[in-house]
Amino acid sequence: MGKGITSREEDYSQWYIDLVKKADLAENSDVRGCMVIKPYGYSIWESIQQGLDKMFKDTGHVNAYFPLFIPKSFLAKEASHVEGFAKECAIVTHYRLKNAEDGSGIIVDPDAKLEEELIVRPTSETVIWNSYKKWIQSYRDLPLLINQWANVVRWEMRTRLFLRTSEFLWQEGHTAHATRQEAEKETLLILDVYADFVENFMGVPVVKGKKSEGEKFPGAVDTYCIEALMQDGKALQAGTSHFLGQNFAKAFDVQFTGKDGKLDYVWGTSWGVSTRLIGGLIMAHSDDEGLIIPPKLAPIHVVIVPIFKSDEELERITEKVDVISAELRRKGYSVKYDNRDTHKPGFKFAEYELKGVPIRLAIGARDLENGTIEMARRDTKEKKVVPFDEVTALIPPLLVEIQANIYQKAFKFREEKTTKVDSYEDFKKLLEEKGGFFLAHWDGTQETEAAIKEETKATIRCIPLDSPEEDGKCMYSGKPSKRRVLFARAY
RNA sequence: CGGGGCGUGGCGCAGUCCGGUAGCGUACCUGGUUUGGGACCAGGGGGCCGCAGGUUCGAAUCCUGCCGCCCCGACCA
Repeated sequence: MGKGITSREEDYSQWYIDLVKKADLAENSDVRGCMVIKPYGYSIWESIQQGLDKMFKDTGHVNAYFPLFIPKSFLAKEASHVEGFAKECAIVTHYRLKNAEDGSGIIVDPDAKLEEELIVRPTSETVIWNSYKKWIQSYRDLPLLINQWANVVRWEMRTRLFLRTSEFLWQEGHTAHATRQEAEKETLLILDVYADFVENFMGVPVVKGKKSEGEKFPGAVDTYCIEALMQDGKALQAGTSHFLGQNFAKAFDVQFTGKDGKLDYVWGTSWGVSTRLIGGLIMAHSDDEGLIIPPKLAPIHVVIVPIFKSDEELERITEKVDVISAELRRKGYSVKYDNRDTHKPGFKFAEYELKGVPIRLAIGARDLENGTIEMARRDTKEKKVVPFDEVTALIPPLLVEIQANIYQKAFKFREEKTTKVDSYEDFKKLLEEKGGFFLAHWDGTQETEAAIKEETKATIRCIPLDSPEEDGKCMYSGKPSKRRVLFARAY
């Protein structure tokens, strides 16, 4: 086990916190509920942004930016929406500070009260639809396919680094369409983009599905999601895509004239993923030695550690290393040469394992003599000595293999942890003993869903899109059911 | 917001019951020896003990109030 890292077996959530802090991804800020994302962690977020941003652009979306502040009246326009967020909003009430008369410090100037309070956005549907009203007159203005990268604030009672913080970073897409079909298609298109990204970049397999009435986004007609399974058997919602129907168009009076000259409300979607993905990435792959980051998101692909006894030896090693790092960089890989003489090689090995660098090369005097270099992969811990001249050719396919292996491992784990159950007794028993995903029949009522949640803490993660029609009986009520839904305890 | 725990050099902790002016590990700095899986030796710097009152000759320690953090629950991406 890594030094100072709690093992997963001993305490999974402490293990997670240890990794985030020790691998230098993030730390708790002195600002309650907020985190500082450190350079190494932010670099992962930048890779996520780059990957997703390209996919959004490739599917016709463009980026824009809307205000952080939302007038209270905007939020109030869509009833279920306000209700959904009311309990966790930060509110700006004043716009000026002043020195206290008694010299006790700086106070809020009571004379500088805002006429209308501003809400720090918990999400931007309302400000954005307020703009869309001005932008949309005709079917020719549609569709409107806009995304924004932003921060949002939800006043959380209990926070966990990356998984739940009061302020977090995300992207939120907001689109407007002329027809219901088109908006529904967009909702599912984005769901596919998310699933593609999470599986192929993050190496985390997901279940695509639809949320139950009880779990959907306030203000949406339908909420779709991708659900991932963490190593402790709990589910993590990794992304959501909402079909908003005409709810926001009606709330903000966004109408357009169709080809037929008739006036109609616009159809909308919204969708988002957040820095929470980083939490999922950690919990899906990493081990007791530290992070395991898939190559496609790794801030550093290859780290090179020289093993030397003298300056002269280091110079000879550096000369050789410069050749391969230049070549790897030319091919587009991120390479770090750690030639510090203040730490021993063993220390560096442990450090880069902790940080999840996919490939480590080590080269010393022995290798110089033999024309070799040691190549180690983080995911399997496998080490082998290879000819120096071949190493740059070996790395690209190895990175591909590591990416694939990480996914395969997570996929296999999910398969093993996905259980079909037909009785409530089995469900409760296996939920405790085994954890993971459960496919079970449900009568479709909110009452049953709530009762199961109350009794077991497990929720319906989604109604999987690919689940086949199958006659069965609800495991709780015994009423007829047409298909199985996905249950799990969740983050 | 309810229940529990904790605030002491950067980090992790001991000392608090039983008051006497702060210690350990680690990290840090300097010098030397080391370097193929988290080096060693020697020397050195750093803390008004969460904050504010009170008791006392004297408070990290006792009393009162406040603040913050962590864990468990309810709510949530």
